Amino acid sequence: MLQVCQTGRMATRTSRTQRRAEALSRERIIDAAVELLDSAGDGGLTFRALTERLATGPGAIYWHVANKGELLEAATDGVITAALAAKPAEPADSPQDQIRAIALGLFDAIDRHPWLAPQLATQFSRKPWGPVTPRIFESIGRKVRELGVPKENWFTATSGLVHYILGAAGQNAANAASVRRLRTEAERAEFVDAVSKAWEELDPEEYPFTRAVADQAREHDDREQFLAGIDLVLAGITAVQLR
Amino acid sequence: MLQVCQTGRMATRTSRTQRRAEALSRERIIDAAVELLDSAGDGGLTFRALTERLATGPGAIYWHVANKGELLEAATDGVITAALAAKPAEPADSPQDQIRAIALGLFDAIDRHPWLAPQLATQFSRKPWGPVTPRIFESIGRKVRELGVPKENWFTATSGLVHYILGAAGQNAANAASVRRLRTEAERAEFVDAVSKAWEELDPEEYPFTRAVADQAREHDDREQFLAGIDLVLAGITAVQLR
DNA sequence: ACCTGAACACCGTTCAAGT
DNA sequence: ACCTGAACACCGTTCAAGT
Repeated sequence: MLQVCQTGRMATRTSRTQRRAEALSRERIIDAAVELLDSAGDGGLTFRALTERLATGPGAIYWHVANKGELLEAATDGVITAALAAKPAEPADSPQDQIRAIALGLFDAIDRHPWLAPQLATQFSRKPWGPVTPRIFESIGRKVRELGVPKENWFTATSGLVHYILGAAGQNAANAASVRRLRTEAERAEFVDAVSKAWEELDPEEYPFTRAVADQAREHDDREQFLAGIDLVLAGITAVQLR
Repeated sequence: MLQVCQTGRMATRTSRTQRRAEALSRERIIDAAVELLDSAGDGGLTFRALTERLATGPGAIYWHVANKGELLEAATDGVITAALAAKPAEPADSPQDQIRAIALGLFDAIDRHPWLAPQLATQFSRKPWGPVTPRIFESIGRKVRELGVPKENWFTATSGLVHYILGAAGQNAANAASVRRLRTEAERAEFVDAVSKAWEELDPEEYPFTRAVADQAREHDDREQFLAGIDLVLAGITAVQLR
């Protein structure tokens, strides 16, 4: 904690006046916010921590950014935009494969930035007119159109995919990130078992299904499982189309 | 704001000592928390507001509840449990219809308590070993089993449904709740158009698909659209099964 | 135009003290 | 065992003042 703050301060302090005249900008602030969120988690983004890292006062930040909500929004938007801009594997791929590629890109982004999961949920439900929702919707929707889905099903098919992707990526990736953070092999194995163990210890009368499925939850590979879900929704889109 | 606090205080103040000796309990605290969240939104749950409404000090609350996180968890769990306990329409219904009924129950719960949406996302991604995740998973999973899905697909099928339900319900219901809160017919119509209008005003070069779909987003009925998505995932489950 | 930093109102949580 | 309420550390935000 202390270490992080000190390094940040030293890194931006080398020469005082000159470097700062051009240093502080909306972009620099957003970058620092993302770094803070990545290293210290959801509660790590603080105006105190931000001012320390950028070697300014809160007033300076408020000159470039309206408030904390806008900052969080901009951080989310930046990371998602970068994730969506990553090149698709092959332009000649089938639309299905391109959808899988976009989905995996979002999966990995949430994996690297676990704070994205609740943030995306908030923005999707509270601010669908913000920049993030249309960006994701558009990139998936284009591929849905290429799939040959009839126009009246575009909206349903696209939001089905988007909801699944964000929901599943959020759940799986946050788990994976927690696992990765653990040091020893033993710690890691312990955590991987934790969820399915907790599920196996549920009341057999109340939770027969969840218990029966607990071993599947343990053995599955996160990415593989995620893609299986994508294929499920894709199959549904095709099936509904044929009716 | 002032109004809310004062009413709350007066309501719990009628007779002072006697009523309180048995009044304060974990359950009463959780109920008060839900009321606060419902009436004042996500930021409305405060230990200050809670103490005022319950006519106690913060220490008394901390005797029954570990911290704010636990309180939020308990509030979420209570509301979700109630939503899942609602009777299914007809026991003779097909598994598909029963899944639709459960899904609509969750949809309506999120509709009545919009703060559930980000809260569920957080609990699904951060605390899948908590009580809420297995509860939802179990009730959907049982019906998936009744659908005749082979065991190796149980996990994929169930999490596909659950992710879609929570994602779509969160988005649609929060919007609907905002709409309902508006007073005049004009205000309401304005809000309903707001999202699709914002989407129609997007850059035609960057957002051709989203723009093309904006009118569908405006005209759709929320519940109908939600059920169409459920059917999409159900169709996928059936289709994958047949392969 | 851009930045400083003290100050404000408010938050979750603790804890010695009471009953 | 259960409750009180003052106190603590910390938060987002403002604003008069500087350059």
